[in-house]
Amino acid sequence: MVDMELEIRHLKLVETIAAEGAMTRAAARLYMTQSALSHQLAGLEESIGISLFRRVPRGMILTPAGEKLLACARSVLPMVREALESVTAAESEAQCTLRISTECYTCYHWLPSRLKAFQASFPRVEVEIVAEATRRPIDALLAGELDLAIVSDLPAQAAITSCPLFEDEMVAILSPEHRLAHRRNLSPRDFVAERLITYSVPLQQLGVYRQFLHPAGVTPARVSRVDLTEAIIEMVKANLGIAILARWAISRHLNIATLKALPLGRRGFHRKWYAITMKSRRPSTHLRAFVELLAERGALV
DNA sequence: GGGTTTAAAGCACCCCGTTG
DNA sequence: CAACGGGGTGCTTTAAACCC
Repeated sequence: MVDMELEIRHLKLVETIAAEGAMTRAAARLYMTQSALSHQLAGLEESIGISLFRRVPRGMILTPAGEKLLACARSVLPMVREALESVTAAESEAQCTLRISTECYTCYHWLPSRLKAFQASFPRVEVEIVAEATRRPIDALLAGELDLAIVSDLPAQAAITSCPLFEDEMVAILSPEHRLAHRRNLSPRDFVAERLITYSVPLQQLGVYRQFLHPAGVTPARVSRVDLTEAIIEMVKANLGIAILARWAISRHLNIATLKALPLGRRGFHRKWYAITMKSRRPSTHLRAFVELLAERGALV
């Protein structure tokens, strides 16, 4: 080590050791081994001929010279970060789009409020809701058309990572006039003679069918397919059949006089939602922040 | 056992002369 | 001129020693 100049990493090193008060913790924060950090510090101290920390039994204490360098680090490092940001901002502008999609249209009822909270922290990130990918979000994700898919059944795919978000409950909704309206809950058998009003996807794609009706050997007598949640609700109100929707999706329609919601089975039918991202692509900070935001909101009512 | 330093060894990189 | 390889350098890690 012939000559050494003061480098940015040295400022970071001083800042981190001072903040942590010990080498080991500082090294962990800087993603290096303690020994390597010790070498760096020793090298710096040796090259300038001044010790920056006093080694004491329980850690590291700044010397007056160290204090001066720390003050310098605190004024320089923010500028360095800012400089780096200003350079990379334009470059990453294109990648500052978050493309997301979900499994069903009704999700878009609660998504906007989450988006609003997200935009408060990341005003420059453009969030694009890829409506075309609804109903096939995983395929779209795999095809690189999405950054994030929000789904309620976990696909067995090696190329993706999932993060559990929250749970919701699927309930049967029916007209108060319906012959089953007085029940506390509905069992799969109750659907044998019924008309099920659902979105226009094959039954096999419906989690409720796969996990609730089908295991009991039940297929509804008739199935009507309607794509608009509002239309489904209107049909139910007119007592044309039973629909199964998320409780949160219909909560604002729940007026005892026009609509009843019954749990499926004794314990109700609960779905887990997951945020799915590609394993191969390192998630950006805003993508991670968005997933965390979704997860921390907890169960939807 | 918590912490740091010291010693030894591996690894990546660069320089530079040689070779075809 | 490009490819190859030896030598040197600096950084990191592991392991052991050391201190309280």
